Amino acid sequence: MKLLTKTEMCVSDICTHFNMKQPSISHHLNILKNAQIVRSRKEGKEVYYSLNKICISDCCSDFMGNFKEKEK
Amino acid sequence: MKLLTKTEMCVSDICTHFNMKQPSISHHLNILKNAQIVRSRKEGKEVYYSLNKICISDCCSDFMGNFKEKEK
DNA sequence: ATTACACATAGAAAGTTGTCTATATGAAAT
DNA sequence: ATTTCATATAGACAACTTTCTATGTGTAAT
Repeated sequence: MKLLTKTEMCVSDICTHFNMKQPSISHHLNILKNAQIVRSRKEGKEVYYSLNKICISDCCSDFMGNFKEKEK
Repeated sequence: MKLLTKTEMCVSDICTHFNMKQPSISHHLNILKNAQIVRSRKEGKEVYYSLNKICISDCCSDFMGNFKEKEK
């Protein structure tokens, strides 16, 4: 997730970064995509993944809301 | 975590709530304590656990910071 | 001192997740 | 049409997590 904060990346670039095999990375990306944390865009042979920042931000705000001190 | 937002609770109360055995609950609480997500307070035979709300809130803010859109 | 209670710790078993290899699919280049 | 390349899918295996039972430890009540 953090890797994608700066720019979108294609699968093989992400593989290189983590030094992991391509199917492992695809698997993780698929999970993140199902959770709507990332989006994907196909361009020729490559698939570019990018962060859905709004989703993360909203989700995190909601979560944090549970732990706010109550105002009196 | 959410259960403890309203009030501190002792181990056996938490067990009842989740319908899980006491050692399982103790195990989870120990993990949360190591992560400084909860604190504990001993009172007679009971141990009361409470949320460390500041920790959660700070941690979540930090996390969210990674995903803010850059201002130009 | 003994017993009862609340919780912690240890260790085993089952369930889940993460990684890999092998293979399939689909696009681009020849 | 064939080949090559980037990615996806399937399935196996190992690592990690979650839960349990059994047992240990410390406090309170008798």
